[in-house]
Amino acid sequence: MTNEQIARQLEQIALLLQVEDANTFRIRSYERAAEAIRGLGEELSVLRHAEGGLEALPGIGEAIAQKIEELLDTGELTYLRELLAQYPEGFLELLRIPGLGPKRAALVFHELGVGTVDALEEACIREQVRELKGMGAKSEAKLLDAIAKYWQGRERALLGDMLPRAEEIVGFLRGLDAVIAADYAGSARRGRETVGDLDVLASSKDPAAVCRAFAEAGILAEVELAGDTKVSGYLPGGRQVDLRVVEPESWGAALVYFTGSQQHNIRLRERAQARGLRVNEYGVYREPAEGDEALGEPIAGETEESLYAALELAWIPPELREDRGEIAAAAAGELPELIEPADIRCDLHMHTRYTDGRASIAELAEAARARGYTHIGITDHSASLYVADGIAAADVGRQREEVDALNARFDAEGADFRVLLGHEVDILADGALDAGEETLALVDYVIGAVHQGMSADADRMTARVIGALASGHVDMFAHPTGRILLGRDAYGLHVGEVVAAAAEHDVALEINASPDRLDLSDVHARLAVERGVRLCINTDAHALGHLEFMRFGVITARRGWVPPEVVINTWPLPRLLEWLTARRSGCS
DNA sequence: GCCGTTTTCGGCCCGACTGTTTTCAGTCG
Repeated sequence: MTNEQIARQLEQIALLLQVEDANTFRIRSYERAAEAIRGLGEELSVLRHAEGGLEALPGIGEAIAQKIEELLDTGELTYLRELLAQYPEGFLELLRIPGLGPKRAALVFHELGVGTVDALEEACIREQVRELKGMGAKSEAKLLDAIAKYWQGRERALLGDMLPRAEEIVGFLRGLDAVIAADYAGSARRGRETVGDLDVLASSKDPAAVCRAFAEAGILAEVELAGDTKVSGYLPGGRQVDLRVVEPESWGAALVYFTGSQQHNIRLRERAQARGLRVNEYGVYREPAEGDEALGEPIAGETEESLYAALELAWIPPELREDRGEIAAAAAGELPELIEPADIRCDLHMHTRYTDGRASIAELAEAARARGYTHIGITDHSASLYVADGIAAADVGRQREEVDALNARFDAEGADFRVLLGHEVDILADGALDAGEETLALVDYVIGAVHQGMSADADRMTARVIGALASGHVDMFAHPTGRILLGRDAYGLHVGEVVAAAAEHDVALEINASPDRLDLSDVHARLAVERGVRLCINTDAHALGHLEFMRFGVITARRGWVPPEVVINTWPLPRLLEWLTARRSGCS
C-alpha cells in the first residue's frame, strides 16, 4: 500500500463526509491528512515504526493513524467501505463533475436515485433535475455542459507543456498599455509537476480594458465568461485559462491568493487571525472592532513581501507553498536557500547519435557552452539496451577518442570548457551492471539506471538497485523510480532504503529534468537532502532542444527544499573531478 | 478530526459568483 493509495482513500472519506453534511472541520482533517501524506518522502509503512509512530506526523492524530494502520495491515479500510456501501459504484466519480458539489450530489441521489455520471446525464436530459429544490433549467443545462466536458477528459497536463503557454499569455498581457504587472499563478507558479487549469493575473488601473483586450486577442479558442475583472475560457485543445485583473494596491495579495496552495492560504489566514488580522485577495486588514462591519484600509498587499511581512514571515518562494512546514520555517527564519537556474554549471546526462540521441558530441558541447555551462557529460546507453540502440563496447573507445580530441581543441582555443565521458549503464535484472571492467575504465563516470525488468516486486527491485549502488562502480543513479508522468507508474521501490544506500555509498541521486519524468519527485528529493544525499539535476537530453529541460529539474529541486551545494552540477569542474576520483579510489 | 507560548476543550479561512431565491444556499478556488 503506497502513500498515494492511502492518501486517496482518506480523500474519499472526506468527499463522502461532505455528502453526508458532516462537520466541516472533520472533513478538513481528512483532506489535510491526505495532503500531508502526499508530502512525505518516506513510506508510511516505514514511518509507522519510527519514534512516535504515525501520530507524530503533522495532521495525523489518533483516529486517522488507526485508519492508516488498518490499511497497512489489511489493505482495507472498514470505515470507508461502510461509507461507500450506501451508494452505487461510480458515485465518487459523480462528485468530480464541476458544478455538482456534495450538497447537490446528495440531493440528486436521495430525490432521483441518481448515483452515477450516466444517470445524472439522463436525469438532466429528461428534465428531472430542474424540478429539484434550488435547481432550475439553467443549472440543468450547465450540468449537461459540464458532463460533456468531463467525458472529453480534462486530465492534468505536464508542467513542461503548460509553462511555455502561460509565459506566452503573460507576455501578451505585459505588452498591453493598461497593464502594470502580469504573471501566472496557481499550480504552474508553484511548479507542480502537472497542471490542471492555468491561472493568470494582471494589475491595472483599468481592469475592464485589460479583460476586453484579452478576450478579443484570439488566444482563447472559446471565451466562456468575460467580465470586467475576470475572463475565463479555453485554449485550443481545451485547457482552461482564468485571467483575473486587480488594482495595483492588491497585486501582491492577489498573487498570493491565486498562487495558493489552498492549504497554504488557509494557514496564512489562521496565522492572521491569531494576530487580529484578516487576509483576503485584496490585502491584509485589521480585524474590525465589535459591531463594526467595515475592514478599513489595508495594511499590506501591494507586494507579496508586504503581505508575508505583515504576518511576521519572510517571503516564501512559490515552490514551497504546499503547507509542508514552510510557514513555520519562514517564521523561524529557517527557510532553505534554494537552488537557482543560474547555479547550474553542467549537464551530466545526455545522449548522442552513438545511441538514440539526435545530436553529436560536438553539437551538444556547443549548445551547452551557449547556455553558459563550463562542462558536460556524455552518457550513452550501455550495450544491452536494444530498444535504445545501446552502444557497443568497442564504440566507447571511439567516443573516448572523440571526446579527448574535442577537449584538446577547446584547450587550443583557450576555451574554458570540458567534455566528460560517462556511460549510462543498465542495472540488469540480476543486479549486475551491463558493462565490463574495460569499458568502465575508459569512462570518467558511470550513471546506473533501470530500463528493463521493471515489473519485479518492490523488495527485489530495491535489493537489485542497492546492490548496484554498493558495487562502487555507480556514481549516479538516474531516474530512480522510473515513473512517466501521466503515463507509467513508478516501479515498486523502497525509496527510503535506496536513499539510505545512496548516503552510505556516496552515490548521487538524479533529479531527471525531462518534463515527463521529474524523477526524483519533489518529496523524494527533500527526503534525500534530509538524509545527506548528493543530487544531480540532469536533462537526459536526446536532442539539442532538450537542454531547455533543466529549468523543470531546478523547479522540482526547489519544491524539494534543495539548496545548491548538495547538487553536484552546481560545483566547479575541479570539485566534481575530485569527488569522482575519490569515489573511484574508494576513499569516499 | 486535529491541535495548543493565550487552550487537553473550544476553537478551526475568505470572498465571489451563480441561480435560485424574496434573503440565500451551493460551489469554487
